[in-house]
Amino acid sequence: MKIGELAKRTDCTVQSIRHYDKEGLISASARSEGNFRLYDKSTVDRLMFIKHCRSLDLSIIEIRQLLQLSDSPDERCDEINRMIDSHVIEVEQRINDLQSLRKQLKSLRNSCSDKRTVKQCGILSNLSRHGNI
Amino acid sequence: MKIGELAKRTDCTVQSIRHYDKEGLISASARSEGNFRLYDKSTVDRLMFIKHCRSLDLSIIEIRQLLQLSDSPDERCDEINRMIDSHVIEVEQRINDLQSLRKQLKSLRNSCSDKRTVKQCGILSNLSRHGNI
DNA sequence: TCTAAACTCTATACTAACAACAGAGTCAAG
DNA sequence: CTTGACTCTGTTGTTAGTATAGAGTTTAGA
Ligand SMILES: [Zn+2]
Ligand SMILES: [Zn+2]
Ligand SMILES: [Zn+2]
Ligand SMILES: [Zn+2]
Repeated sequence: MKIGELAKRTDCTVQSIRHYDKEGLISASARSEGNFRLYDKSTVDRLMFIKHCRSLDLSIIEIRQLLQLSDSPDERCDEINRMIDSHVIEVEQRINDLQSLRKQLKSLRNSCSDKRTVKQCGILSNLSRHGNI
Repeated sequence: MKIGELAKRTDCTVQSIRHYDKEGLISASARSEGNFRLYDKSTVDRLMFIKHCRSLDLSIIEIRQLLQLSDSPDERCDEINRMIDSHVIEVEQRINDLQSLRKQLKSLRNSCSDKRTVKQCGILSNLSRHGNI
């Protein structure tokens, strides 16, 4: 299977597959005479796994770790569980930051109304609270 | 005032001031004989304005627009109000995305418990729902 | 006046995960 | 044997800086 068919089967772009290849998440089982990457069927699953991880915003580094960990099936899976835990914490931190941001922006927006001039704009005057721009 | 003092007064790094300079958000009123940037007091206010905008996660492009708009004090401020409105929508979209992400991650995490092996890991098996990695 | 420290300059590389090319080579069908 | 579809590597751009390198400038003390 060449890269284009792999892309079709997994609904990834050819570029991102090459990117994952370069990053070591997947690898071609061989190259054709003309140097085309050749993949076997198992790469479809591996790529779907990667896609699933990316949809959860796991970084390529984290995915690489997961793939490495899955190579030791008899080890404890603590590390995997801990990775997801800390990923959840990252996401929650981002949510908190954004919610506080949203609050500030809403209050900023409420400081202006329609039909004012730039000079009277409540938003601009709040943003430049001390001194003129 | 040289760049170092401006940095101290505004609590910005020298590098980011140079960056804003290059991006056209501020500009040195002159250069010294030895080619050092020289700023006047008004730049402190302008830089505080920029800092305030950045703390609200407004992009450099958006800040540039705001600064341009503030040069026409007698125009209507609709565009400013609209910019903040759409920025709020961006932020809300990001919050929604992250909350859905958080949900998925939590449920993924619940599919595994302590003291399992990698082979039994609920997280890994969910991530590779179809076929083995 | 000389020197050393502190400051500043430009230019480059790096961050994340790709996307979008350019320019060249490969392969399949007609 | 040519045309079009496909693929290759390598480079650049995205954001808002941070972190260097290597060179030049300024300032204070000896
Ligand atoms: Zn993470
Ligand atoms: Zn307004
Ligand atoms: Zn915005
Ligand atoms: Zn587990």
